[in-house]
Amino acid sequence: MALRHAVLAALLDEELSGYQLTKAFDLGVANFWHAQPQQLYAELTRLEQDGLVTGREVVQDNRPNKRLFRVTDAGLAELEHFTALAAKPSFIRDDLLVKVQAADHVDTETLIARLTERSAFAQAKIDLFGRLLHTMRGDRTEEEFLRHGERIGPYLTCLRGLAFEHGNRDWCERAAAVLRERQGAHVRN
Amino acid sequence: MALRHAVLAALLDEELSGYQLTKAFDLGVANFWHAQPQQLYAELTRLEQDGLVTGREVVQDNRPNKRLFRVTDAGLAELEHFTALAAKPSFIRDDLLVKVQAADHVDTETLIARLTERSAFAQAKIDLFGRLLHTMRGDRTEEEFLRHGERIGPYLTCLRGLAFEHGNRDWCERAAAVLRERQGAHVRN
DNA sequence: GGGCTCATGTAAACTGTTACATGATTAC
DNA sequence: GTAATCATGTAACAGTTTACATGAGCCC
Repeated sequence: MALRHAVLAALLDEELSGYQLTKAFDLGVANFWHAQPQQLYAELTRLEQDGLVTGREVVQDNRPNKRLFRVTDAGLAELEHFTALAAKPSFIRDDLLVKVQAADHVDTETLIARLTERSAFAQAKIDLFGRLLHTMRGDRTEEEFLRHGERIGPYLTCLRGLAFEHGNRDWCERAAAVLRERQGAHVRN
Repeated sequence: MALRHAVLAALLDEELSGYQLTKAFDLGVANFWHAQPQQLYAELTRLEQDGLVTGREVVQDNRPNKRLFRVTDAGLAELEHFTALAAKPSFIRDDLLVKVQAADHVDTETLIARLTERSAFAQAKIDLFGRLLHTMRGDRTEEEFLRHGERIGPYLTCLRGLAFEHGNRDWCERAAAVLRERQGAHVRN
């Protein structure tokens, strides 16, 4: 049931609408959890029923009205309780790894194409996370910000996301290089 | 539907029983996919019905009989087809990141405890993956093995697993150190 | 005798994804 | 006018986890 806690954690800093949440949990942006819009709208409804968040209607001209949600004291207590539980170990579950596991049994060109795509995607996220981190720390150095900044949670999770995408990119490049070299060697034989 | 392809990829190297597969897909060992035993037994049944694997009964003394499965030509074709599809981007979905996102709103001691646990878990996997890699390459160097080894898929995925756990450990240590220092600074004020 | 490993499953509950639906405004 | 963005949902389906069930042999 971490989705509900992820939503609570996302609402700690600011009031957000369901729609704004979907942006934060989007694949392209998410640095600590990913979820579909439909999950988020449903979860917000449940969270409000359970009294862990409260919503208030904001009437807008030119745009549809929206409901902004914030975490209640009960919600904060729930998060505190969740944090005390042992975290489940996380694991990689990745299409691309399945494909690479089958290397030597599937077409090498195709595999290299997949690795190249992923590498580019990872690079895009590296750039994005770099910008995000810069925005959060402003003109302070990272050390300085982490020592004295008032809100470091999102910064720390973003650092993890950055390292993860670095790992992705470097591994994709390495694997593609290995496959290319073997292919070359084979052709020359 | 990557689970079925993960199972096919796992069966490429050797005939395995459902039980042996559950060991390979176990959290403690898995380096390219994770799944519950119940998923694997169900998937094997479906794969056999679809003709992508074949099972043969092995009668054992002292132990219950088992069924060993291997990939058919149709299964190999299915894997080839799967590899040609664009891989879905993978994302982190991790309890611990949710907890860290909420840092500054939840108890720091508790959070440090979670980070320390995860770090130890990651270290255990680092050790395990190191041993696994050594077993696969034998007395060859990594470069040598990746250039000329006959089966490099599992080696490459294991390298990814290793890098992932390195990332986990280093980040946990970093985050815990940051939180400890801030806590110290706060206490001294 | 109690707990662990081998070996395989069924069933229910929960979580996540995909498709469909609506409707106004803004940018090209 | 066509597509994108804002804004929120329902419903069906697919995938994952947890609980329950069975039974023999092995080790202490």
